[in-house]
Amino acid sequence: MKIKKEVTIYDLAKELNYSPSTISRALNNHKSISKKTIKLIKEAAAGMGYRPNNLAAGLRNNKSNTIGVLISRINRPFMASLISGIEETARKAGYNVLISQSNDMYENEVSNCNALYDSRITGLIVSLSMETVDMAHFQKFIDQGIPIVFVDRVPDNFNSYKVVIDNYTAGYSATKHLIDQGCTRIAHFAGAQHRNIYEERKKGYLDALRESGLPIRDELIIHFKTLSFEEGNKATKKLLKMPEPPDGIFSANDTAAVSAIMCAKKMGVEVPQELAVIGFNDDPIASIMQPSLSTVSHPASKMGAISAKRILNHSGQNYDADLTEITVLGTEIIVRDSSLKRTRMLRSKTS
Amino acid sequence: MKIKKEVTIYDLAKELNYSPSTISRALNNHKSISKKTIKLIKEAAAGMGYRPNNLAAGLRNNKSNTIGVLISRINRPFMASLISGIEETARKAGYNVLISQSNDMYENEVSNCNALYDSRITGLIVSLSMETVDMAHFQKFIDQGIPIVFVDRVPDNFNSYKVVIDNYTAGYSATKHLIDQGCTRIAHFAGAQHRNIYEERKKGYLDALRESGLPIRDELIIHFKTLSFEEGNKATKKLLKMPEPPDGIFSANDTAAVSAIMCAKKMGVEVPQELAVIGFNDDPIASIMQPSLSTVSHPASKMGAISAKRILNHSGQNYDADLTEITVLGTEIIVRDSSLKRTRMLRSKTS
DNA sequence: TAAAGGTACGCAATCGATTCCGTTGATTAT
DNA sequence: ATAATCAACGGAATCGATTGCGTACCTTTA
Repeated sequence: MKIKKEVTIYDLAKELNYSPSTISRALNNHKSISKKTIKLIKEAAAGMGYRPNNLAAGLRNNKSNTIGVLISRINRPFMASLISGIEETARKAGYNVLISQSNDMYENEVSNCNALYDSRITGLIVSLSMETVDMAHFQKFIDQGIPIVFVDRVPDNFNSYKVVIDNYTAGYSATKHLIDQGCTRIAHFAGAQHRNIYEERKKGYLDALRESGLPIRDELIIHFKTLSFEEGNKATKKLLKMPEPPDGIFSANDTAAVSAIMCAKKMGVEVPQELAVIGFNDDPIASIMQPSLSTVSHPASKMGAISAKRILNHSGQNYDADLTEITVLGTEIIVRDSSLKRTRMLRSKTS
Repeated sequence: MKIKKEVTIYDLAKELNYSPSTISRALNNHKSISKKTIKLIKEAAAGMGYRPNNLAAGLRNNKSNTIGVLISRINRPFMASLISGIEETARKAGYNVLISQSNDMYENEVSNCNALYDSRITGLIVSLSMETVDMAHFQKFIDQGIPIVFVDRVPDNFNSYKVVIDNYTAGYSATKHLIDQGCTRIAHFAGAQHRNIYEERKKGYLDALRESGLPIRDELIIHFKTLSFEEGNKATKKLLKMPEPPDGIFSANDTAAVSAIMCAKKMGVEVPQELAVIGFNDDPIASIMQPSLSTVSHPASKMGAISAKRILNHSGQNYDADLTEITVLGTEIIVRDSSLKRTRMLRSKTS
């Protein structure tokens, strides 16, 4: 297979009897080039199949019009939506998106971080791995003035842009909702407590209980490692076998909540009558399963878009100037069947 | 914020009294550099915080150790898994992954294609948009010897690497399964017929009917545009209101299948007793919903991994040499509750 | 011991786009 | 009429890594 010679600005220069400088300026709409010349050059460029070489431009400018994304896993509904939001916003501004997943391992996060750095990305968007505690691998970006936006799973000992939801309020509201439904023994599926999103959700849970005068029972608070389906299954089985089982569960994610509901069904415990459940994330599954899962909705795609705008804004594009350092987005309690004790008679199509 | 000067191979050269050539060769383990020197240089590089500049290397080599991915949408379970598989494989080989989504629009596909080309990617992995018919925008990659791997939604008028599943057999088997369950009036939710994956699935459906001596009824074959939830809802409603409604549905994706089940429930039609349903993709939702959805499983992540290996292999890495031009992967019929008429009494926990 | 071979490195061009300084000719101001 | 201004463009260095060719020195062989 023969490889066609690529067309460069030098080829254009020779063809049109201009200098490469003029070609470059024309293609970038530089003001010191006449409109006529610009039009001429652009048409010739298109005609000859010229395509800019981002590597060359990037080398010269020491940046690549590329946003790097560093997350735990792509194939999770929240993450996929987040990336989608990032990509859409970046693309509109002419930026590319480099992705990498850590699989929640610190070591991978570090090496991916380096790989993205080596590509001279314009900015970095990060959702921390479960394991990450030390933040040293991010320092080199700061040293180079490369903006970092932490999303969702953010550090609290590192100063940078952050885009988060109000996890405390969300946790509080979710728990309050269960209390309003008449639950008095509410369990909590808590995530890893060194990730502050889970810490905040738990705090909200605790405060809601306190405020309502309900006792806090340690045996009803289960600390998960990954909030997986399997973990949820185990935890639920254990809870429901207790002499005084819980009558409600607030899970820090939907996956574990779903497993709880399915486990309860298997054990003959009726949801929501005997056990009300509310999850977190509003995964697609939540609205489809039976009973449909009450949950807290995350504006994932929007968070991605905002994060991307942060990067673009930082590079002086002033894309959306009224963004603050830390962006806190609101959440929404989505009430579905899995938590509806009180109004059950009115809407339940289950059982 | 002051920006630290980056360390280059020239800085290392000056510091260690070697030439830049030697530094470069040492860092790349070139054989003409002594082990001692390599060790010395690498240690100094690490100590001084040297980080390679991919842009410079890429410019020189005219490629960027980056795999470009061009898909319709990221936040679909299949696509997310596909990307995940690509990323994992690419990362292991030291490659980065650039993503872009077309949102199923031809125009976006073309411009994203150009953007990826401009970044001098090593190879391109594509799942075509619903709209795409003309393939001219891919030609420039071929002209430059840049490999393209089409995945899942592939063209049939363009010669390149392809990674697909056996859609015909899958469609045949899915339909046959419904027939085996005693269905005689089987409807088909068909995807856009200019995308051959949907064409093949339909062919399989038709042949299964023919082979079993069942009549083909055009009114039971619904052609969808996007196989969305809404479309599925409408189609199901229409079907179930027919004087002789179908007793089975083979849907070309899970989303529409789910909508069919939910619509049937609402209309008081029992699944699977009165209407057996089988979908396609094995989305996470399939195993969770009630009744659980029978479906055809796609090895999405594996398809991504294979596609990535194609690219790596093409660049002379000989990563996995026994891959053929077109890779056809098998599928699996996952039988769950939504299609189980015959053995219902034995396993159903529903109703 | 002289020729041959090998080891370990250096020189300088190269990749393509950008940009700081000019320069030229034309127009305007005084 | 002459200086000053300006529009429109060109020259050449620059970004950092790679690599073909060349060279100095050392070892081996006949």
